[in-house]
Amino acid sequence: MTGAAQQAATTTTRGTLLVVDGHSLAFRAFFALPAENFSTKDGRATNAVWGFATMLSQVLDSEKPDHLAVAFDMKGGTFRNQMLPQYKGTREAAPQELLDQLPVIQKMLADLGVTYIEKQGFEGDDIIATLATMGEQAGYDTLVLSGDRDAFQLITDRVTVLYPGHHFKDLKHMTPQAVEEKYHVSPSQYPDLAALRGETADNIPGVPGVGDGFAAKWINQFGGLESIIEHADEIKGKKGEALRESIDQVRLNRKVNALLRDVDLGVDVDDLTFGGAGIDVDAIDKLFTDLEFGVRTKSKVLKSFNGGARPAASRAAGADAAGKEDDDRALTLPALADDVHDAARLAAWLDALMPARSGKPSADTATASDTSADAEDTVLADRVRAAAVLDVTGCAKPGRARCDSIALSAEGHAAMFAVPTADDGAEDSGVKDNDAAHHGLQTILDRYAGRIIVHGYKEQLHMLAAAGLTLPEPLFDTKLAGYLIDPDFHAESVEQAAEHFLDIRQDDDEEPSQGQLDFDVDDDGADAAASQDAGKTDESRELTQLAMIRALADHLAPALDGNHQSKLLRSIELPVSRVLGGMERAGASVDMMRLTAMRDQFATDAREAQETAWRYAGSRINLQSPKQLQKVLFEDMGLKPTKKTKSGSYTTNASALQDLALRTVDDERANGFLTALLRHRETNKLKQIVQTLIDAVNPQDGRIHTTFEQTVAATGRLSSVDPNLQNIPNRNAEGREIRSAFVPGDGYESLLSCDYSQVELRIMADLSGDEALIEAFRSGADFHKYVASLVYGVPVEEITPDQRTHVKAMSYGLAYGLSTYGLAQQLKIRPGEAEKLKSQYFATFGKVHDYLESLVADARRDGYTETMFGRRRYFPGLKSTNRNIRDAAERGALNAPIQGSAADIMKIAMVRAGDALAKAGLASRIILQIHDELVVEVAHGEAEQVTQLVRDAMEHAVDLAVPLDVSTGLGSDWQLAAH
DNA sequence: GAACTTCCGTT
DNA sequence: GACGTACGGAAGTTCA
Repeated sequence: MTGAAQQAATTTTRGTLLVVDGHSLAFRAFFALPAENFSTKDGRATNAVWGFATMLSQVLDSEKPDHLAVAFDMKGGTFRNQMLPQYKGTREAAPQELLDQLPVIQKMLADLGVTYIEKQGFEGDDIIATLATMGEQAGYDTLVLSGDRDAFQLITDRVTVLYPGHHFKDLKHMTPQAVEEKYHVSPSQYPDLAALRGETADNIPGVPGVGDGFAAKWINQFGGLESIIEHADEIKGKKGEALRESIDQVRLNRKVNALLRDVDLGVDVDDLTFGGAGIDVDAIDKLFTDLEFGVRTKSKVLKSFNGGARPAASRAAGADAAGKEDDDRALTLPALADDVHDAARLAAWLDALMPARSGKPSADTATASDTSADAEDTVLADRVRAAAVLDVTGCAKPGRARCDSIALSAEGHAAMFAVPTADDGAEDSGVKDNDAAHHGLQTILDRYAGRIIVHGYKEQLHMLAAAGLTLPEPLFDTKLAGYLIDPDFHAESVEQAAEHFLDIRQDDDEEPSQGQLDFDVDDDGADAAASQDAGKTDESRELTQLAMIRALADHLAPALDGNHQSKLLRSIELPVSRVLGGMERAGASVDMMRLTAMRDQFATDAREAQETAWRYAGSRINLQSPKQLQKVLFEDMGLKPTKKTKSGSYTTNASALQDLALRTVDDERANGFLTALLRHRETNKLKQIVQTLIDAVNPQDGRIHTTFEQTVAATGRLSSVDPNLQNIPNRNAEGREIRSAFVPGDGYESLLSCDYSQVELRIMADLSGDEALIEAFRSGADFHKYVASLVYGVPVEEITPDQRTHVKAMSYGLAYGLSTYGLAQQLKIRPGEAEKLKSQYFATFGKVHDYLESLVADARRDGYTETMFGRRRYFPGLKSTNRNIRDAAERGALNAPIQGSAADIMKIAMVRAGDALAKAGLASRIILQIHDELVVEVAHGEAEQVTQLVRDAMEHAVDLAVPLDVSTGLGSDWQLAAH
């Protein structure tokens, strides 16, 4: 939540000015961080400096100001002390340890190119007030970072105070509304309120017994401090008496807390830039080294202060077309109708709002079967506008799904009802009513499916299924659509999606999910505003949810149309959601006995390896602690200056350990330790994998129900979580054994595994149009041997195993942007040889080379890559001046369209296979997808037919210049089904 | 306790 | 000076 963004909506601005109360921040840092943990070896405390730097970094990151100034108090009194001798008595008593750090903070700011200001005779607060006033007048949105509430008097529509809460992180954006809400007075009246109440932090007494509440009441009653004093006699009771006795004090308070706004600072707001070229990197380097700050601190701080270069986030690509004013509209909540709490009325209600369309009657369950693709392409936005929003709440976890409530909105009206907790026991008295309601709801879902918008079809499907309902394919899914528009953005909630795509933000107080209410650290007591969220009803939350989905749909549908991605949504993503839902609900059956036996075996192996390692090491170190390993290996054993490193320390990863082992063949102890360590790593990992599987088994049905994430992988692939069933070991025999625990469940006889051979290479052959590569695939020969014979110019029969391996690695490396260095490393050959292999390869397949280059070139031109089916991925990194970032982006741009096209094809195949199995009335079902492999649980007697259908579905998912080759295997467990 | 790091499993 | 994509997840360590 950036206050800047909030304000940018209404008025034009010259930018954002951040004014920081230096003392306030330093104080906070000092007292928040224990000095013991933050001091140099020679005993200087650095906690305030460190905290100041990181806290300010955080604010820069979240608020992204483009101008910055820090104000400090100066030693020696101000006019305030003369008026009020005890003024800020508590602050003057700042510990020396903190005072010593202030000059260091100032030096740091100077090195970071930040203007800091202090002026004899004035407080930081006056400087801040002056700067804020100047900023506002110069047309800046101004943010004041201060823990001093006196700053609240500065707040206007264009001046926001960032006020730290309990944790510094949750800064409150104090706007006029926020002040009003919390104190019930306007910002300009706040000093009156503070004068009455006093300020214990500053050692300023107020009217005894009077807090914010009474102060506000009086101010609102009489208009302001002066008229309160005028009418002091009218105030009855103890408080009135106290007031009358404190009038002098209060007057004085008011004089003292008024901030000066016209101090002559001798600066121009426009000059208050920071960071960038103004950073003296060497000086910072020196300073941070002296303070013994880590590299992480340094890079974080430098990055934040480097500001400026912030790529305008790849906001919805269709935004240009949509027009800006549309984006900043406020959320309009639908009105909740309260007389549609049964299915019949709901049907009538919907019918009134959304009359059945002429021409196309109810049978409009429009899915992929809609062949008028082009027509649909341009028209989706219109259809979305006329559709209803459905939102089901509950739990969507497959295997544990639950349905709590169902809400619908259409044409600005909403209806919502709670689903009675399903008595999963047998019958009960209400069955008949439930049946009727159930039937009515299903009828509505069936009838309106093609005109319904949801956020997360698959999740909605699971929840409705728990209530015995089936949701046919909806018209639109804002979660999937958002993913297609910006696949690199991960929204975890509708709120986040709305914030990202629409610049719509809910009230600041209603932070999405994170239930933690943040209480301010007010010295003086309880405020009434504590239970804001508690007051929110489920209904109002749900109305907001519906409105956000509505707004998202209205924004995303035209954006998809504009990108020509509507078909991708309607004929790939939405249908595959349904298939995935089925897979998740089905789950994978496992042999528990087998799993536990394996777990125990791996545990024994790991323990043995651990004992051995401990014996060699001479101490019982934690073998899973990289830190302890580093110590043992590189210090105690004094051995081996390891070559690999990442972020400072020496790596202890497997390949490094293997290297070390090779180089220590003469050193019995080191070698023995390394070997045992590697063995422990291996077996312990396997144990852990098996244990995770055991823990994931649903006791209800003895099956593992993973969740396939459809909107996570930026390339278009699926991912699998909770547990991840896409990374079950397969590379070596020992690990692969785990697959034998995946078995057909009751009523099924075998597992079928079907996988695409070299899909990515085939896609490259098709997209590049390289005749040689196309021919290699069409020939049907051993592909890698064939290619090797072309590359090396020798007959196929003379190709050595080494040659085949090398060419194979080269082929696969292509799509990853593999460097010759990497290739050499992988094949353990000299870089020169790798270089030669690469040039020979490209000489043989020239068009492949051209194609790969064109991918990057196009991405650089367009800003994004596209798969065969129009799935996009944006690569802002291609324009980075940072080599590493740019190189990584180039590899991504190379890989994304290829990996993504493969993902598209597999998704199409899954829909085809799922439909084919259903259409044939078979009980067999797809249960897993591992990127290029499908696992099918085959029912009795269906093996042959299922194999046929799935193979066909996969082979003919798309028509390429080369055949799609699918290999299949059948077996009584997953391992045996491998081929 | 959250957030980050390191390591490692898959395609 | 780094050097193959895309992920999920466990365990240790550090932060606040």
